[in-house]
Amino acid sequence: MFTLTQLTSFVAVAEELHFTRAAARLKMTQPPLSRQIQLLENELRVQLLDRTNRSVRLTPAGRAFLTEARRILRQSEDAALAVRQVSVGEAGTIAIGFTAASAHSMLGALLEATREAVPRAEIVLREMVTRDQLEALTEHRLDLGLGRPSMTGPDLTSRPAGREGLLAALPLGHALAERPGPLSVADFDGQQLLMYSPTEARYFNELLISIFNAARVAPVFSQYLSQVHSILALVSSGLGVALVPEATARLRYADIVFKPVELPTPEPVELSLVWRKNNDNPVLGTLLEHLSRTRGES
Amino acid sequence: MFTLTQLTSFVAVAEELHFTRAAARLKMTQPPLSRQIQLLENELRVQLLDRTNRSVRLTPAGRAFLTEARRILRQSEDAALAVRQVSVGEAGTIAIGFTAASAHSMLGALLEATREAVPRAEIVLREMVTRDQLEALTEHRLDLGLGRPSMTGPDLTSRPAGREGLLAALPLGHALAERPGPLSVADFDGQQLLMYSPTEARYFNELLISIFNAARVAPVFSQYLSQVHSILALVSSGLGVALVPEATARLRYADIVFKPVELPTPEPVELSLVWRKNNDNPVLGTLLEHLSRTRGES
DNA sequence: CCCCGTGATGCCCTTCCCGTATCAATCCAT
DNA sequence: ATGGATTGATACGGGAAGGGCATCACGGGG
Repeated sequence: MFTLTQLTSFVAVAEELHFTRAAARLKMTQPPLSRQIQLLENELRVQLLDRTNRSVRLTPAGRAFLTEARRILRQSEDAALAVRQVSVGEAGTIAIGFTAASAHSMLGALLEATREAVPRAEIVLREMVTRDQLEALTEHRLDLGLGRPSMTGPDLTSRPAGREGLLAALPLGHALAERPGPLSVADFDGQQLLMYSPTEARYFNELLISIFNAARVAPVFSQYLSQVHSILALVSSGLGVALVPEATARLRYADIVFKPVELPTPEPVELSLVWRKNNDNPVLGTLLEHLSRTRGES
Repeated sequence: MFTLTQLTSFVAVAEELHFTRAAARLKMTQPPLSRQIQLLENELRVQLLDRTNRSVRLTPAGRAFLTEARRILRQSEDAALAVRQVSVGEAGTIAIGFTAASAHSMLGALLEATREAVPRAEIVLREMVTRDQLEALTEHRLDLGLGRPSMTGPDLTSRPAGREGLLAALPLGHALAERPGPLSVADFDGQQLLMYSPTEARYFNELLISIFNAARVAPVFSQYLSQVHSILALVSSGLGVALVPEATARLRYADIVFKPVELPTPEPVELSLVWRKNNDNPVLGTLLEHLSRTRGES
């Protein structure tokens, strides 16, 4: 295979049509330049230049190869520049995981921030529950996770990404739905409550349990579910009441009434960003820096 | 700038994710391969591979660069193949000059033959009078000319490309136009004849003069013109009669009647192909070979 | 705890490549 | 016509680059 040096040599000679001048342009002397061209021609087994002692002219093959040579050289330079951009986080790819619930609250803002911080980055989104996000993070399949706070492994770092409130989701016609004014935790005593799975949706499970324990209130946990969607579907069918993150109320389910609930903590649901301590994706670095900067301002 | 060797080294390592195996694939030992990667990384000032003693992994920058590296290598191979095709005349560009008149007779067949002989060649067509074609040929601006036979310089070769007849072009209502049957050369005696320029259209000028001299006939040369188009335009305006190549009769001018003329030589108008003896365009070589082969068959 | 696997490093030698000097061919001018 | 100038090719010497061998450093597994 020919070398890039041979290509630059050839392009210089083809443009100058003069070995000595081309050599000067390449900051070398004429003899090695002649040899570079010879090597290239031998390598290709094609004569690229017709040269006599008085004139240098491109052959048709040389003319064709000149175009190719220029393209290869340009692409090489572009590749060098592009890879440097990627390495400093000005371009590249970032894989972001998110939970279904977070999609309704924080994800939009996060994507906007990403596009602001790294306009030329390609964003790959993957929906997965928080637990899977952590696994994907350690296995380098994800650069950033947006999910519920949880045990972060030793290699992972996290930071809060925002909080939101809980709303009661009540079937149309339910006694609590008819009553005016906000609900209290005590109102859930004895109610059929659609509960989050202690494994798949551990964060919400523990959150609700702690709320009810603190208020010494005991709903009936009729079903354990992992997805907010499923819970709302059952509420809509009248199978019970539920507590869901505020943002999901935007979903406008049929036959569901959302009502505020008075809680000891007004916005008890947390979202957090998780990433590897040992971050090897510069795009992530740029994004995190941007986030802390803009957060600092507001 | 990095070298192509470094790119192939990097691609091999990136695909194997294992230096020793990659080295084996490249038919070299592991140490120099390690150094090639180091050189590439230093050159780019970017870390492409995360390597510990137990694992090799691409960094995001490395992933981005892998794509670029593969493309550059593929293009280099393609360029080598393409230039070889051009050099043996299987592809490339051929510049063909033609006279306006020849466009109506032989040019179509010539183009068809070119496409048959070298399907992948790009054909550049330039209309110019024969004299300009010869100049363009010696200056390498043209590979092949299709025009009237003429003095070919010492560097040029030519061969006949076909012959055709002459037709009388007569204004509608002209005495000769009304008369039934073919004309004879003698009929032109004393006629206002639109004549070809002795410089710009020397071939036709000399052809007609020799025909009239041989028949001892003397028309009146009212105008000297270089283009058949111009002559026909004047005939159409009733300014005289003319003798034009058969093929141009296809042009269907308004108010012109074409009639055959009895000549000593039935098809006195010759066309010829001209090219440089010292032909440096392989496409032309392939085309000429194809022409003599098919001509040989027919 | 030792051994195996793997990438990095040190060292040597070959090869490649540049620069200087020179040659060969051609054009131009006297 | 002949000599000088121009220009690409060639010869040769020295230094740098690059590959192979031996070895080191480090981490994982039996």
